[in-house]
Amino acid sequence: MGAGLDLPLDKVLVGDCIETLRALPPASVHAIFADPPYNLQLRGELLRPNHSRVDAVDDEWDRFADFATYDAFTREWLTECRRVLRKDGTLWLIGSYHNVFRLGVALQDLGFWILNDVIWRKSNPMPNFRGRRFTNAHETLIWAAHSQDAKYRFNYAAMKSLNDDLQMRSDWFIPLCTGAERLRDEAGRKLHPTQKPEALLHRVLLSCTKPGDVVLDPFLGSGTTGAVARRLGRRFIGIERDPGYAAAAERRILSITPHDEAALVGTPSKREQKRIPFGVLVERGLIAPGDALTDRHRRWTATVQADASLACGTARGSIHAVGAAVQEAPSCNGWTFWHLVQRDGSLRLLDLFRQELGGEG
Amino acid sequence: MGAGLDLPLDKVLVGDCIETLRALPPASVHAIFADPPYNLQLRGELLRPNHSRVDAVDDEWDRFADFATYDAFTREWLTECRRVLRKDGTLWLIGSYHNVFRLGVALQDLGFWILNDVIWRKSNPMPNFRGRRFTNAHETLIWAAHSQDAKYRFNYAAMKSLNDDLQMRSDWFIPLCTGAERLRDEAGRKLHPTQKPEALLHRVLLSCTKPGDVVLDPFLGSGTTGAVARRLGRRFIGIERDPGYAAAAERRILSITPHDEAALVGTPSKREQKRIPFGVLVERGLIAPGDALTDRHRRWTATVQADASLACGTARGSIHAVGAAVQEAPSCNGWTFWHLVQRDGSLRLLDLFRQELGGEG
DNA sequence: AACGAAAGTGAATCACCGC
DNA sequence: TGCGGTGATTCACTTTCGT
Repeated sequence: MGAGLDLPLDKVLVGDCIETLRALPPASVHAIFADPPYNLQLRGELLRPNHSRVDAVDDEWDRFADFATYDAFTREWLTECRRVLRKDGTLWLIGSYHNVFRLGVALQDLGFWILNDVIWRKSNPMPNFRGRRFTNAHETLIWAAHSQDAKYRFNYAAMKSLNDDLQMRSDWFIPLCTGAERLRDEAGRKLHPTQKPEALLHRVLLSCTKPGDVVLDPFLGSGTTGAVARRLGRRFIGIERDPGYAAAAERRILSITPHDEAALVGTPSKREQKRIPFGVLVERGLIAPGDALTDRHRRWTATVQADASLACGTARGSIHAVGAAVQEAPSCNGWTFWHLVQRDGSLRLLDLFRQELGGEG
Repeated sequence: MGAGLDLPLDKVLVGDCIETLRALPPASVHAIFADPPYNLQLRGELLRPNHSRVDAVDDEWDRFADFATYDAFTREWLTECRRVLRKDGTLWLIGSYHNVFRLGVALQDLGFWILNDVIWRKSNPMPNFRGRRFTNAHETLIWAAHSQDAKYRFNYAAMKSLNDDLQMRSDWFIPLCTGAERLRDEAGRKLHPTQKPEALLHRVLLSCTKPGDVVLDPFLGSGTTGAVARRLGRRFIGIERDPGYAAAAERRILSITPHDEAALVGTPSKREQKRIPFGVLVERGLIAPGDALTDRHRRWTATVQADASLACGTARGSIHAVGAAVQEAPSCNGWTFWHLVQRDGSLRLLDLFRQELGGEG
């Protein structure tokens, strides 16, 4: 589909997040990253859904009003995010213990399906000065799909590759945004109080989008999401209420040089690779009818037929079906089970023949 | 005050958690640790790559009709906990992304004051077998005071001493409960599906109680809370609905020999060794996608991808895998094989970048 | 007895395409 | 839409088995 025809791509939209979201077309973005305000002191700016002002009576009522107002605000912008998100898209939230529980419940109540919570472990957190609590050394991200049965993209191989060929875990160790990466004004003061590190967004966007996808950030702030999206060859839409932040973010993002396209290909997952039927190996003569296949331990031997089926004892069928039959297993990946017995008696995994052909395009 | 005069101390009370809590006097316990059902909402069975079945938590006690039912249950037992908790006491909850957001919101709505969320990082979590999500490698604890202005106990010095004289952080690295610590029946099957490690409770109880304090666990299960409380010289009250679990927990707790009061030494939790994946260098910008790597003799050149994999001819994979492939060697240490080709054409060994980052550990 | 290989296991919301 | 076939997918640690 012609995603993006009506979308204000690669721009920072200055305005109220909910109103601006309402102007975007439905099911139009592949991923959303949201770092909403969580300082409940901002409640003065928040209104009830009916736009009445919150009127504090006593402590008990005040506390309830605070959370209720925050919850109403959260559900309003999350509802719009869900409308704008494609059915196969995913959404990320980040928060601390002050607000992240409210965010998670709102997500679940609105029909999002949580896929993971992810812990950003800070290598250099601020110490606890008064010694009255544990050092608050992490923030929590929530990753969610549009709904329970929605398909979604998870670049498993890319994440595994980022982590030295081990599955990426749900706890990420990443430093705070400091030093040259931190935006500052002329006086050297930090421009934005909660600028997120680019390394965090690098991992987020690499995990769930592909080049060309559209990434939305409804609370753009200093623009980290846009900067990393641009560097990784993704399109973005940023929404920011504060004109000063919006201008700084736009300057920052435009100064980014995207990576070479060739460097963005990364590790294709096996699911995405072109499917090569076993028959092609026989047609091309890499495997000949009559050749013997065996498993790693040479426990079973099968003979290749001219139609690329296998024969092993009385079992007949595909490399997968016969592999499953001899092992008495419910299923089997024949590609990684069977080996060709070569002329010199050594074994070569079928999957290696397939990889050779895959290189042809 | 004469805490404990009316309390059923150092016993396991068999019964419904809410009813049993209602029979306890108000403001009578110093700390509560609660490990409620997680409401996992599992569908169908999950097979490992070797076709064996994952032994999931599908017990009746973990099934709820919907979130509203779970929320109502949660608020009911938390309300009783708050009544039973002393004004200067604190409460710990543990959960996963399935339920922990509901727990946190219930806490806040009932007037508890969250002090920290704490991440239990598992050293040996179960992998994600289908490659569809991040490895779920942690659980979340919430630590809360009775109310916003309540005094509470935090044994700052003890926690600091447990952590090599650095402030204890909010992320804890502790192994699963396995091996000899795991309770088993005669057939060798685990007695309880979710037995928590004693190291976790050791840290929890040491952080917020003193010897002689009363610790309550409304979902005692296998009895870890009672066992650690007894070993640390704390009194306890356990509530457990299942008579089988309750009996096993009581046996377990009675078999514990309390520590000498003098010998309340630190947790022997294994220290985490530093392991820096190559991907971290890419995320942090020390190596950029598109950069060229070469070996010492400049025989082979590879290009870095955004996911930190290498591309060299048709070979793709980790720095180790591609290093091995080009040399046609069975293995290769990519850190000491590949060099970055720097702007001026000179080479810099990857391992030197890693050593720079290593200091952060 | 010692050593190495193989099997077992842990709170899990764990495919997808084509007909 | 439902069904069937293809084929993708695991880390750290403990225990047991075999030589």
